[in-house]
Amino acid sequence: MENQQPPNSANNAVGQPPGGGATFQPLYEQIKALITRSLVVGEWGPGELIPSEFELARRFGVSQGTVRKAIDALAAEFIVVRRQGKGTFVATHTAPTHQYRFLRIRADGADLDSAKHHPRTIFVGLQKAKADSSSAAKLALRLNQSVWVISRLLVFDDRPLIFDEIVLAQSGFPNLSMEKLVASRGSIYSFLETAYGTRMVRAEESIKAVGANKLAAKHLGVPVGTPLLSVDRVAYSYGDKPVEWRRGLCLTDGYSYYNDLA
Amino acid sequence: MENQQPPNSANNAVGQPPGGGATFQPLYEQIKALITRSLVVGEWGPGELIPSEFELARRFGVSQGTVRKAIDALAAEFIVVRRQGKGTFVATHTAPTHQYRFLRIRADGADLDSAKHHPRTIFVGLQKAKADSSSAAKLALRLNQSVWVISRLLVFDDRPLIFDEIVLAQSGFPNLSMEKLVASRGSIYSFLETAYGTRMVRAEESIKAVGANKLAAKHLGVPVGTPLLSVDRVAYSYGDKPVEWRRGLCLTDGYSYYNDLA
DNA sequence: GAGTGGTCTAGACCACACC
DNA sequence: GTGTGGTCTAGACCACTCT
Repeated sequence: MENQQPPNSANNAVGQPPGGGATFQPLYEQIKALITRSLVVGEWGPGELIPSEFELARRFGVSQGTVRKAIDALAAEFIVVRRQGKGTFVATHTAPTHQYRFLRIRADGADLDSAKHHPRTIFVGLQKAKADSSSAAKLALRLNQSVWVISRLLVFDDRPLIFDEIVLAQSGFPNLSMEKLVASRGSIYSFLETAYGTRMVRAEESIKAVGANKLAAKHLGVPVGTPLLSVDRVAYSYGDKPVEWRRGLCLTDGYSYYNDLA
Repeated sequence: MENQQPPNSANNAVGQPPGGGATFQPLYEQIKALITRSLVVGEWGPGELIPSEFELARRFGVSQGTVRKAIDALAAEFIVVRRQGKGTFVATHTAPTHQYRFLRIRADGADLDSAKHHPRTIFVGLQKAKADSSSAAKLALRLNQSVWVISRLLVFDDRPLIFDEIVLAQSGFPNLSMEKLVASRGSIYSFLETAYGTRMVRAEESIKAVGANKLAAKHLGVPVGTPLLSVDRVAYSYGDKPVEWRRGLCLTDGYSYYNDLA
C-alpha cells in the first residue's frame, strides 16, 4: 500500500494528538464533538442516515475504531441510533417507540416494555406570555422575553391524568398556533422536531407531592387538595441548550412514575 | 515470539467463538458473565481489586481488548470501578460518595454534585413478619416466608423527611438486630455489604402522590393528609436477584426527587 | 521503573440488510 | 455480492499511581 501514514501522524483533521496539549482530550472526544457540531448545524436531520464509519474516518483522518468509539458514545446518549447492516441514523422522537421516550408514567400493572398504550393529547390553550424569573432562569432567557405557554391534558384510557403547562421561547418557535398543535397528533417533541428541526436529547426532572389547585382539579376531575405529582422538567437540545420547561400535575390513581436506578 | 496462537484458536477457555453457536453471543458477553460469576461467588468482595486486564485475558484465553470490553460493560453498570494506574475494583456502597447512590432526594437549591449533605438515620423499629402476597411477589419469596421489616426515619438538616419501611428476607440476613443497625451508622446498603456481603447493583422505583397516613404523619410531624411522595423500591443484587423491597413516604417541602432522563 | 488502565491504529472476519 | 455495523486480535504508545 502506498502513502501509508504512521499512527498519529500530523495530517490530522482534528486537534492535538494525545499528549500534545496541555489539557488532554482523547481523539474520540474530539471526533464526537465534530459529529455533534454537524448535528447542531443540521448537516444531517433527525431520522437521516449519517456517513459510514469508514467515510467519517477518512474525513477526519483517523482510524475507523476511533470514529466507532465516538459514535458509541453518541449512541449511548440516544443521539444517534445504530442499525447493523444499514448504517447509523440521527435519533428521532417521531418513531412510535420513541415518541414518549421521556414519559415515565405507566399503568400500575403494566409490563414496562409491552402494553405501554400511549396517551391521547387534548390541547387546552396556547398563550403568549413574558418570561418570569423562574422560566427565564431555567431556559436561559432574559426576563420578560416572549414565550409560549401551552396547556394540555394527557388522557390515559379515557381518564385525564396529567395537566401540563409547557413553556417555550417564542424566538425559537415562531408562528406556533393552536391549529398546528392540534394537527400534529402526537407528542410535542415529535412536532418540534418535524416543524422546527429541534430535537430534545435529554431532560432533568424534579418531583414533588402537592395538593391539586383549582385549575388542575377542574381539568383532572378531582377535588381541590387531592395529592398529585408535580413533575418539573427542563429539556435540552444538542449542546445542553435548555429549550423547554414544563410542569406536569399528575394523578397517580392506578398509575405510577417509574424510574430505574443504576 | 514462540507459541503464538492464531486468532480465535481452539484453546479458548470460554464457549463458542463468534458464529460457532446457534444463538450467537459475543465473546465479551461471555467474559462479562464469567467475571460476574466470580463476583457472585465472592472471589473478589466489595471494594477489592480484581486481576488486571492482561491477567484476566490470560486466564480466559482471549485478548486484552475483549476483556476490556467486558469490564467496560460492568463499569457502565457501576458493578466495578476503574482507576487508572491502580486497577479495577469491585464497586461498593461504603465510600462516602456512593453511600446514598440510589437516594434521589435533594434540597431544592442544591447543586446536584456538590453540597449533597447526607441525611442522618434514626431507626424506629425492627420486626419479624411473614411475607404477604405483595412482598412475596416483589422479592420472589413464598407466601408467609419470614421477613424483617425495618422502620426508619431519614433526617435532612434536622428535619425528618422520609419514613421508610424496608422488607428483607430473614433467610438472607440472619441475626439482624436493632443494635447492629444502630451501630452501622450509615446507609443500609453499606451495612448489608459489610455484614452479609450482599451488594445492590440496581433498583426500580415507582412513585405515587399520597396523603400522609397517621403513622407517617406522626413521624414526619405533619397533619394527616399532607401530600407525600410514596416511593416504592425493589433493589436487586448480582444476577438480577431481588433482595429488598421498601416503601418510603417523603415530605417534599424544600426538597425534591431528582431524575435525569436520557 | 514497573504496572495498570486509556487511547489509537490496522487488519481480519462475522452478522445483517439490500440489491 | 456489496456495504454497513459488530467482534476480535495484536501491538504500540500515553497517562496515571506507587515504589
